[in-house]
Amino acid sequence: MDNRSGSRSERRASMMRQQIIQAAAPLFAQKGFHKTTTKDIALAADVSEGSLYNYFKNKEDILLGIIEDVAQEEVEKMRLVESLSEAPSDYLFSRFMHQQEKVARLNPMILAIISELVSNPNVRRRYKSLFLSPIMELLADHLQARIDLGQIQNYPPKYLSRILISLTVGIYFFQMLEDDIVIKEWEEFSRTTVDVLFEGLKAEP
Amino acid sequence: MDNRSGSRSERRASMMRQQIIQAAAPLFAQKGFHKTTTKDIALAADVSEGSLYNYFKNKEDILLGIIEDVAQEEVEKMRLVESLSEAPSDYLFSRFMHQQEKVARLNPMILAIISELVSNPNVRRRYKSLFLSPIMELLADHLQARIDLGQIQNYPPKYLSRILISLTVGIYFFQMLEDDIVIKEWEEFSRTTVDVLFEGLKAEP
Amino acid sequence: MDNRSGSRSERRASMMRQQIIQAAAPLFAQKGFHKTTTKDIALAADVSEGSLYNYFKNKEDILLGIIEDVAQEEVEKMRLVESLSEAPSDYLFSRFMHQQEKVARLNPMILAIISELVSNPNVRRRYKSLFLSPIMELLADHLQARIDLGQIQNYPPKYLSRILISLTVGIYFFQMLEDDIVIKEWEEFSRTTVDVLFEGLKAEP
Amino acid sequence: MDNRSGSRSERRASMMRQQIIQAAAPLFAQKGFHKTTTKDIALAADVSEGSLYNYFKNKEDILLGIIEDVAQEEVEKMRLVESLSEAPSDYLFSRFMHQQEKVARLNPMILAIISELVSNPNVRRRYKSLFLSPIMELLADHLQARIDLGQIQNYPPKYLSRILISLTVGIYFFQMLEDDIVIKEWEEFSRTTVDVLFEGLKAEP
DNA sequence: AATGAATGAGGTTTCATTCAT
DNA sequence: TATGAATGAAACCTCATTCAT
Repeated sequence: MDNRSGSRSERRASMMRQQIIQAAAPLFAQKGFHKTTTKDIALAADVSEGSLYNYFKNKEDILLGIIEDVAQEEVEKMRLVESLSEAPSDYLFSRFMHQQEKVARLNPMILAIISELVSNPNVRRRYKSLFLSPIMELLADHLQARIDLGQIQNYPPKYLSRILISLTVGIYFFQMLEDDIVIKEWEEFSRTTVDVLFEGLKAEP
Repeated sequence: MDNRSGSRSERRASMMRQQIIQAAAPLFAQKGFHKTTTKDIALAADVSEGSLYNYFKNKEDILLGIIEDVAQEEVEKMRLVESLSEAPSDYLFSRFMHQQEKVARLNPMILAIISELVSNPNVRRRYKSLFLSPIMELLADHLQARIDLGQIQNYPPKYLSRILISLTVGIYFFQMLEDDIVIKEWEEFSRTTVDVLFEGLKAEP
Repeated sequence: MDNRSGSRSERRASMMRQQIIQAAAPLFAQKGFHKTTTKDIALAADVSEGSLYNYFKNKEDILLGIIEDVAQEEVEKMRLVESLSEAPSDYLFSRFMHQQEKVARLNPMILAIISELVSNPNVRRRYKSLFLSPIMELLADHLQARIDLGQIQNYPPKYLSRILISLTVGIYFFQMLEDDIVIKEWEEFSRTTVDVLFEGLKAEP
Repeated sequence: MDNRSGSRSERRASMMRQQIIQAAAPLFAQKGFHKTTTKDIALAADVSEGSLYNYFKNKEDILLGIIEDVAQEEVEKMRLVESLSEAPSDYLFSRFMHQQEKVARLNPMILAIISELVSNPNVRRRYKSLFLSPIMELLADHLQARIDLGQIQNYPPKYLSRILISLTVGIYFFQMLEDDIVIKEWEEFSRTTVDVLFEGLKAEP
């Protein structure tokens, strides 16, 4: 991960891990974890199949490595969004939505991870601890701050954050299914979502 | 599917398909499609491995068969919810949420399907045409009716239905991850979600 | 085989055997014995797979049945050729060649049989006793008669018959390989063969 | 094939292919292609079943590899026979016959190939292009030379070569059928064949 | 006598992982 | 440390044959 610290050999090893991860991620994203062979990965990473096992315990371990990477990256991005803390809340939600849409579009790896969550407890554990929990915590903190500022109503942040994550997962879901509405009419869909979130569905009296 | 019509042998065949599907579904749900072997399925269905292939073209075809079944079942349930058309809208959304939660709890098969969506175009096609599209259509029709009655605001139903589906997928997602909040505090989470949907997040002026 | 004798049920059985054989032969000819499934045969014969086993011990037995049939038929034809015993010898050889070419063209079953000879001793035995030996005997007798008449030279008929059979097998061989020369220039090829047989290759002094 | 050139690993790979081919050929020859299992081959070649697939795409590819090998070998031998170009023609035909008889006796693989020709177009193509066509070309060239020298009559070589090939195929055929005459009285049979070829059957006037 | 569903042995092939070089 | 050939377990699937109806 961090390839600036440690001895030279440690740095080298870290770079190799990166090289493998960078090669494996798009493969997993395209073909799924199970349909990607170690040979595919070795070829794409330009190393031998045997070498994979010098840097990762096994194929699953590569996926876990990817999760770590993606998690770090995404949590970082989330932190940046959060830093816009003076902006009005609706602008912020809009930012959040667009951020997630971009992720779904550019980082299909996340889908491959989600797809493995179902049947793989290790992946589940790792995903929760490195990815979901940190992000939900950031979200909840942020929402609490907004509540404290009186910008949004006083709902328990732990529920609100889960609602937001659900909307995010929904974006991934529709992207994966190549849903024309969510993809081609993204701007309107996104705006509607933010509006509903802020104004509610209830008809004005 | 329909095992009351057709000749005796057709009925028998239909029952065998059911028997196999009933056996395969929980396996796929627990272990995922790829980690479930045809041997597992045959054992669970109490037939020989060879017999599987008298009723299904191949392993994937069993999954497609399951999708058909689950889809029919769920679309049916959705129709029932919809029939409560005189109830106030918020009650209805509440019903919808609870319905979905029950599904997520009792029908983990859906997750296994979703997990295969990522890497399997056939599954994707079948899921969209038999499951997602019909349900979204029902939802959209229903929402339009509510809009016409002046019960909810005039947002495009095609976007609203996708927001609701996202919330549903979110439920599956958190169920799968064994998220303590969504599972153990389901009542409160559900109520909050419906409230947010109806009233919006925006602080009262 | 003989469906005019025996009790009614025996006649029926004999007809069923014929029906199956008639259906199986072209399949074996096209796809080969191993790539033809009993299901294929049952379908083509318009009987159930199970019924095949009421008339034949197993799949191999169907092939053996076909051999019997084809053998009978071909030996019969050979007898007819032989009956033209007053004709000049070269005309007769020409007839023989054309007869064999027609067989090769219309009865590709023989190739399927030959192809199984290699690996199947039962087929080999049956083919020899019902097909090859009778035909070689007829040939040899005939050749002996010609020799006695002073029409052809006094070579041992047992060798001559084998030379003729070799030429026949060659025809099958080139037909199977879709050899343009033997197929499209059949007339010339055939004439040349007969000429060589009669006149010899040796340059005139 | 050529295991003296290329890098060390290429040489190694080439030797392994040879090892597998050497093991598979007699099996195919004895039991036929279809009744020989990959397990049989692996056992005989003293490698694991999996390893077969490091050197051959699939089982058929092993057969194709064998064809290549046998073809090369036989074409080479044919070239040697041809080089005896000063010998009298009848001696040469005699050599040709004996050469083919030896092949039939020692290289039963050819029969297994022929047996697959019937039902397998790939085998057919490969056999024609690598085996039959080159040999027939050599034969035809040689015969033309003899004609030019005035040693044999002026028949079209393309027909003569096919007659000779037919006689060859006949030898394989009778060897396979364990024909007592051709096998035990080979010398006489062979001499008779050459005599008939040269002198013709026609009774001297 | 006819059926065709059920069987299960066995076939080919794939692939994650190991290990000698 | 890097390699990639070798492995072998195990997966999916086919199909000749049987047998209850």
